[in-house]
Amino acid sequence: MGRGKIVIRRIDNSTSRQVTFSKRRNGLLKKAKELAILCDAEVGVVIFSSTGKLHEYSNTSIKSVIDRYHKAKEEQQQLVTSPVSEVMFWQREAAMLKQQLQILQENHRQMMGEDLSGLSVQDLQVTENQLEMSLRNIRTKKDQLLFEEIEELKRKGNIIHHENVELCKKANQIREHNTELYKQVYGTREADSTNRNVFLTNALSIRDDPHATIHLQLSQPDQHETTEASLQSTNLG
Amino acid sequence: MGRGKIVIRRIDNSTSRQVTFSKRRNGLLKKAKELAILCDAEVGVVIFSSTGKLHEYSNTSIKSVIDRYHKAKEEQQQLVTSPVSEVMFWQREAAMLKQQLQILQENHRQMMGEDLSGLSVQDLQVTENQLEMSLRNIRTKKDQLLFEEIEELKRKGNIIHHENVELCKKANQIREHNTELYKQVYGTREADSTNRNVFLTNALSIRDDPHATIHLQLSQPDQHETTEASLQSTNLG
DNA sequence: AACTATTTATAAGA
DNA sequence: TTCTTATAAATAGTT
Repeated sequence: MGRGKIVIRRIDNSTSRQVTFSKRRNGLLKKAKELAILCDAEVGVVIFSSTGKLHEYSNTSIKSVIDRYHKAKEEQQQLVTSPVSEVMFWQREAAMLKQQLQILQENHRQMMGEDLSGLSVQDLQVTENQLEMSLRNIRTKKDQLLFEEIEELKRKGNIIHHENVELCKKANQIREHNTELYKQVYGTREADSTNRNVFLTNALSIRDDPHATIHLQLSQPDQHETTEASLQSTNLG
Repeated sequence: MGRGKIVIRRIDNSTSRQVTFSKRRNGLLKKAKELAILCDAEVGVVIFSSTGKLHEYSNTSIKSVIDRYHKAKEEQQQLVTSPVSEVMFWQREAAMLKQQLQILQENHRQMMGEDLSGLSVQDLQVTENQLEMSLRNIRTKKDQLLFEEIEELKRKGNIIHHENVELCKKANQIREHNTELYKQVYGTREADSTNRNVFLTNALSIRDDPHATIHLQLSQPDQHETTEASLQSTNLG
């Protein structure tokens, strides 16, 4: 795969050997990655260049690969029992958890609508029913949360409104008091003065309902577009 | 580098995943060999297939590579991290897996519409969208399966129909032949006999289309009853 | 580091 | 699994 065919033999020229090493090392690591992803495998690659430099790749970790390697080798060599050491216990624990994880991951993928191959119509129906129930639960919960938010806002609004009413009363009392003081100081002869403070003449008031016009519409009826249209009525003739 | 371009993503179909694994594993090991020879490097490759089977390559030996790897790593970091005993390793491994499992279980419960406490409206919306997409996928797949079943039945039906037509022709030929024989034996004087075998007088026939009246309705439009009615329009006043 | 003519790997199909 | 073949990808030699 190049300008010319080569034989697989040590490259004598040091420079081209290093260049080729760099290119092919990248190629090898890329291939290793792809294999791990495509085929869901655990892969570890360790390379020491001729100059002694270390290069490595693993989709998990080299340590994990090495440990698993040793374990696999042990099993290959001796099927004989070892006493139940603490190591064994944790190994089993990890193996069990890994298995649970895989099952759950598979289930999760199917719930997400991926990897549906190998499922029967009945399986699919079960999953579909689960998803529909989940959707109903989700929507109910969402509506409930929104409703609670609204209730909270209404409550806060009422408190503020009440506070405003109280403030308004107090302010009016002060205004009336001021009017009394004003009269005591100036009498009634300047009652039509344009210079008078508006707060002394205009009683404060607030709207009776601060949010009477707020309307909310929740849970818009969505269209639930599905594949219902397809295959609606299939004539076998 | 094949009949078509592919994206590097886990292959869902188990069979093709295994086939691809086999091919690409061979490719990777070949490349590793070539790199080692061409560039005078020490290479080790360890692969665990998704079924847990071990595959390995090294131009020296995996043990040598691992030893050299450990040595190089020690040099890289002079025992900075903890002296990981084997027990510790598996404890950590188990803890990590347990954590992953919990996260996935939590996610799964939420996907199933359980344990929705602690989720914001936005979280719920995201989950709702995921579920809707999953439902579409599921329904599409189901319809596809049903459609395939129908196609299969139609094909079988056509074959049987065709066989019937052929049988009918043969039977009629035999009937005509028998009529001839009958004439030769009895002449035409008993042509109106009520005793004659019906098979000699009535030609066999079959309906032209054996299943013209079969109709199927797939993917019933469901109601998607939710809580849409509730909270439809909430007046805060 | 790019380029590109070739070789090689491999996806899809039997 | 193995074979075939069209096509994608890697890379040897060159600039």
